[in-house]
Amino acid sequence: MFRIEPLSRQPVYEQIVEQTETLVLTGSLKAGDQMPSVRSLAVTLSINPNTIQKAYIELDRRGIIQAAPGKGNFISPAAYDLLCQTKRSQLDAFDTLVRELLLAGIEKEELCGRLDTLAATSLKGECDV
Amino acid sequence: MFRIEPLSRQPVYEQIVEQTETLVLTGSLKAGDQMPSVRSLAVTLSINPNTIQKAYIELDRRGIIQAAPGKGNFISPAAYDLLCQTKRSQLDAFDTLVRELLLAGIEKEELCGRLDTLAATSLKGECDV
Amino acid sequence: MFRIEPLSRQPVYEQIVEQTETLVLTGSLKAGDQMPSVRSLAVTLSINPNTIQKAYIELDRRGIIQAAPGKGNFISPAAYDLLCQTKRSQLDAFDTLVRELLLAGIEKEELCGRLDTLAATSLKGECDV
Amino acid sequence: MFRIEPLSRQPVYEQIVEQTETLVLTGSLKAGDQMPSVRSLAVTLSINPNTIQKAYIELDRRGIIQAAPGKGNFISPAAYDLLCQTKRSQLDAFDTLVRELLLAGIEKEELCGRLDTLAATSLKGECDV
DNA sequence: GTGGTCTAGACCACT
DNA sequence: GTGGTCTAGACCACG
Repeated sequence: MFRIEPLSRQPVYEQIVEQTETLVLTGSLKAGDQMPSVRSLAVTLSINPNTIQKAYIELDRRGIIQAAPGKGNFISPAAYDLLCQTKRSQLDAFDTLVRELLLAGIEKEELCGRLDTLAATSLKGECDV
Repeated sequence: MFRIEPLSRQPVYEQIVEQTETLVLTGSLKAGDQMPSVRSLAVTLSINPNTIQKAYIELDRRGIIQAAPGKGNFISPAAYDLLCQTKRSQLDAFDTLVRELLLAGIEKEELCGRLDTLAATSLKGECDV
Repeated sequence: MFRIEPLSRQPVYEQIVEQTETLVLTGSLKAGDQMPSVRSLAVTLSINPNTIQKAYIELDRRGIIQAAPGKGNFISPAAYDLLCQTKRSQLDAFDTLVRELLLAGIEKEELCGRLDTLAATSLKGECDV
Repeated sequence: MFRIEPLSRQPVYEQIVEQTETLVLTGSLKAGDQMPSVRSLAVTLSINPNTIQKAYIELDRRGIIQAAPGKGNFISPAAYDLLCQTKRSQLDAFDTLVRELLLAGIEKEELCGRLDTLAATSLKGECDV
């Protein structure tokens, strides 16, 4: 379910947060789904429970999951919509990145080409429906 | 010349490095130009000289500037080309970002539109040549 | 009769205790009234019977209800008076809250206004008597 | 500066958060002021540094302080305004509490009286100016 | 067994 | 010396 790289510069707890968000965006995790318990996930990933806990607290803070003490952590009903909104605000990041790439002499056409490829790949499943 | 945010999460020395690189890419700094001295820049920005020094060392390590002991630090002849190559490796970041945005339900068309706008804006000067 | 939010930070059994007390204060539950049986309430609210039991034990401890083994749980004769006394001790909470609100720049007049409105609303039924 | 009660039901880190906010509201801490370092405060209060850290993270999340790694934690420029806004949303809590107190038979007049007293006390300094 | 909190002690990047 | 992160292990309230 998760793939952690302990040696990465990115904190482990952040990796868990991001991957959880991606799982929600891809539909692998849906509203109401129960997350693995803090302890079980700690064992599975060979990570300290506190690190998992920190990731879950952050996810809760963002409204992605809801903690029910004594029961577990569950994907929030609004999780998917929240992420869509949040990601929308990342269009700024897109602009900044593109501007830099263009300044570095990368052709607009190349970026468009990549965009087409990615769109085709990402939406394959969606189109079949 | 530089705009430093001391409270930012990004280390001050990294801000200097990045902004210098951007200045090179935009053409504000050209091969042979002299960088401000460590001490003068430290005074100007109200920053510890060690921090400036660390930034210059990093820029030197990357081949963006060259230190001429006793004279100063100068933009390397190959600076612009080096940066173009480096930025090329950021195409991975572009792919990742685009993939996330598409997952978040943002239309391919919108991204293409933005790309066009940015390209038109960024290349205005270039077209005159 | 009860509205339980399982995902709330407040323990379920505490929610039952508080809502029972409120029902007594509003007059919905009067001395001698029989409470729902542990098992029936557990089914109705889709909650573990142990949780209901814990709530009833707490209510009994506070003197709000009295258990009649084999018969059921009944609102104690002194329930209403007890609650009035208890709530009196919440005047401290009132003081603390008001102090904070004033510090936050909220006008005394606004608080007085709200107080008047609430008094008018809450006591409507009482005046008819 | 802080008064911690380790045996309280309220987590230690929350006590620190709340007391910091109060200090901002009362004007004891102003924008730009430096908070005690994580370690020094830990020693002063005989508390584990991680607990202080957790409190500071929460304060940072709320926008009350800003962390500058390697430098310290500083009161955010917007801290005071943020708290005023936040506290404003606590008017709901005021309404709820007052409603309960009225239900418990406490006279409106008594609450008004207390309100007057508190207002006189809190604003003493302000009036002198 | 679950999450929430705390302690003790460690390493790292940064100033 | 500062904050940021992580580990190891403990206790509590809750269901």
